Amino acid sequence: MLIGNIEQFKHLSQFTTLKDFNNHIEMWLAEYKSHFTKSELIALKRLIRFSAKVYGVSTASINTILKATEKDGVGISESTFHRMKRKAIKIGILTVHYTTRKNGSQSSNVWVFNRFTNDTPIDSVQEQKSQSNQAKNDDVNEIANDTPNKTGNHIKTINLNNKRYDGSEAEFTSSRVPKQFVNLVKCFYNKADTIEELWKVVKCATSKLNYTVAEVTSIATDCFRRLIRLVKKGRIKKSIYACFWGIVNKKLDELYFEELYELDFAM
DNA sequence: GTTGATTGTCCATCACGCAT
DNA sequence: ATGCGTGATGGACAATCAAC
Repeated sequence: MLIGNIEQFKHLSQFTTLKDFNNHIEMWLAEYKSHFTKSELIALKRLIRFSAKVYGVSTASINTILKATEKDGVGISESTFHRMKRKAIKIGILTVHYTTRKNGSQSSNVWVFNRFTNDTPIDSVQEQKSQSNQAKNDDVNEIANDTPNKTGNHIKTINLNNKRYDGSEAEFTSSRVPKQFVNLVKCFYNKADTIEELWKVVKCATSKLNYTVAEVTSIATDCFRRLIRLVKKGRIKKSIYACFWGIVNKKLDELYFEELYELDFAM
């Protein structure tokens, strides 16, 4: 299969229709347009146009995209494209799957647009630094292997910590997380890793305390409701996890003082 | 005119194939 | 053996532009 054959990467698409893709792009831009400069937006929009055939996926090389912007009469430099790419990855709009040929040399990227979510973990999406490091990465997700392209090369993609696109919907949440907590959280955050991360906060905060699983679950759900109230008020500026950590610890303090008070009262 | 943000150019690097 | 091509990465630095 040709490396440029976009059909090969159809399974990476997270959108059902072009309209669906456009809607999510609109939402991303409405939220994060201000993070990009004028030229960066040109680069992003050109890449979006290249991602229409397979909704939200493109295999266009950077050079192709740059040439296309030139044809549009608004040429931008490669550096600007890279700056846009870094920002888009950091925000979570975009995931880049790097491809290599069978011989190990680098080939063009596969650009995958993500669905819009409110819990975009700005700091959690890390960009891969170098191709040489990728080769050492154990998390190699081979696709279309043994499918030579026109030059006789094989291609494989290397998954760069891609937690956004790995099918991690709520139903894939670890069984260690109580169903009651999953059912509540998934109404707001439908990603398994988000749910597990929130549960990890609770487990960490209560690890040295003698609470039963039922009690911890009750604390977790209560704290999560507080978290959502803050989210809706727009009071969370940075990370929901940091905020959740604060809420859980505050709740544990309250419980501790309640117990102390009850003990005092009983004496 | 100064300042800060934005943009573009240039360079080094990777890991291989291929031509000389 | 050497140099070039491919398609990517990132950083330094200079030029340009807009706001004050």
